[in-house]
Amino acid sequence: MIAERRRKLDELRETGNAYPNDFRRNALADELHRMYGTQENEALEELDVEVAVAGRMMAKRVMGKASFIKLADRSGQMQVRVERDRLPDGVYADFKKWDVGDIVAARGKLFKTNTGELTVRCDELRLLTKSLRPLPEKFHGLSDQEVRYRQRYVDLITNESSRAVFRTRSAVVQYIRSFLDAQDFLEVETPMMQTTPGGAIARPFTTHHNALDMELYLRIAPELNLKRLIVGGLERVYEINRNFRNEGVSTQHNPEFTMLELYRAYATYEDLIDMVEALLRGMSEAVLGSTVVNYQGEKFDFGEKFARMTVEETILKFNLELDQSRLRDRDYLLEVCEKLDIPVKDSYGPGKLQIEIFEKTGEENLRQPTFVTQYPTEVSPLSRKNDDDPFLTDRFEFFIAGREIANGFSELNDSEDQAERFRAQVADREAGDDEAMAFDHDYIRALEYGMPPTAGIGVGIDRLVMLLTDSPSIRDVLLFPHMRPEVFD
RNA sequence: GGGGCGUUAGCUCAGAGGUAGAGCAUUCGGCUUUUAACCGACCGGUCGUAGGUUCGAUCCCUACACGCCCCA
Repeated sequence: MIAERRRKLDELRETGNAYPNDFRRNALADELHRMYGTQENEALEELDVEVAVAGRMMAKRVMGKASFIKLADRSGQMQVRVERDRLPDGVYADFKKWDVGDIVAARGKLFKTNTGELTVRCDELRLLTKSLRPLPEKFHGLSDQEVRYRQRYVDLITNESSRAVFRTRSAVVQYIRSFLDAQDFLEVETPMMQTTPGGAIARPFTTHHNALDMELYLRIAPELNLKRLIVGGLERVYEINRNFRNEGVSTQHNPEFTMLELYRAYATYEDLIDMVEALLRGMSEAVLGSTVVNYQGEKFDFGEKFARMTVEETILKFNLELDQSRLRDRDYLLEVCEKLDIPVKDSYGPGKLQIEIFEKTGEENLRQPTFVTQYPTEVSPLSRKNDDDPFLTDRFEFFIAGREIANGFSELNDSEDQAERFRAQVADREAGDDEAMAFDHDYIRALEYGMPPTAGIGVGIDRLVMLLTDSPSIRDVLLFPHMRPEVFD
């Protein structure tokens, strides 16, 4: 079939420029439907509107000496009526050889068909680009997941729902920018390649700089750099960009993913909880036109106040038999982990054990929007300790549909405490935990200049977009999700 | 890493231990208001790959590859 179309392309090459680029479009389908869609045919003929449209030919219905075709542009589709006797000699005969999938341009007057569809009756018809490969079947479209991900261009040609997902994604990011810009935040870009990966607990990707002959890491988070900017006095900064984590691939995880990280001086984690709530409420209204989000059969109302509970409250809620008074007792927690079939390491203290229990029994049950607060210091090496209870930090994570969407805290700005936390991380690393953080000397030096009291947060953009587009897999919201390399033979 | 499901024409999918099927698309013919246009004819395949069982395997078995889902 491709050979057949190559033959047609060869004919085009022989008769002139097979890839012309001198046609000027002056209208999009959607704007024509909006402006003229409600007019009666008689009024339209009276108005005598000539338009030049172009796009991919998605349907071709030939009826002898006249045809209807559908042209798809970025806004939508426009029907064109092609009549042999309105076109110069030979054009209609050529047109009959064109294929669905070709890029076609038409110029003519608007009218309405008997069934009331706005249509261009064309006086000029041109083939702008020959398509050599056939499109998927017109009714079912492209449904093979693998091809949808690997050949996203075909998916986008065929599936309006896929195009809609990426328009929504763009709207989400745009909304975040306008929301933060309105609050005088500065958008910044910090390095993707770092000599010391930090700011999160994860395995990094390694790369090599030839000229300097040194190892570099793709960042796992921008956190430490952004807080350096707070030290520098920028006070309100954010970055929307990629992080890279060398971990498994799943419906929730892609090796590179997009995070919003923001830092706000003179704020606490509670201020950011309020901010996240306002951000999500405004976002769903702006993007979906409603505060109600339907996700995979569940309903979430962003118009209602989100629930708040502490880590320990969450553990107790989903493990009713546990002894409230022994939740920080390491031996007791070890017993509980054993019962729950949670693998543990000798290095785990009560804080880490709590989090293991929380993740095993609590996380997936957090369906409705919930802020979980008061994370153990042991698992929060960059968070400020709670003033009254040093076992805990002033930290929260935001959950919805059983998934973590955001993680924020009042920042640790005591350089000596931070140095101590780094040392604990280094000890973990030496004990074999290759996700533990390295000691970042420059970051300590920055804190020694004085970082104002600050709160910061990271929001997973991909998961947010999944939620707002009702997508079951992170791959549905990434234009080019990570795949094993394809074998061409 | 473990488990389940899948891989058949360009696309969407049937199918059975004995010559490989449909619709759409392609090709040819017809048709000047179609809407998954319609009518007629033709064309289209290493049944994911490699082994094994069998007189015979695309079908049964094993391994592998790739994908999707679930679990860790």
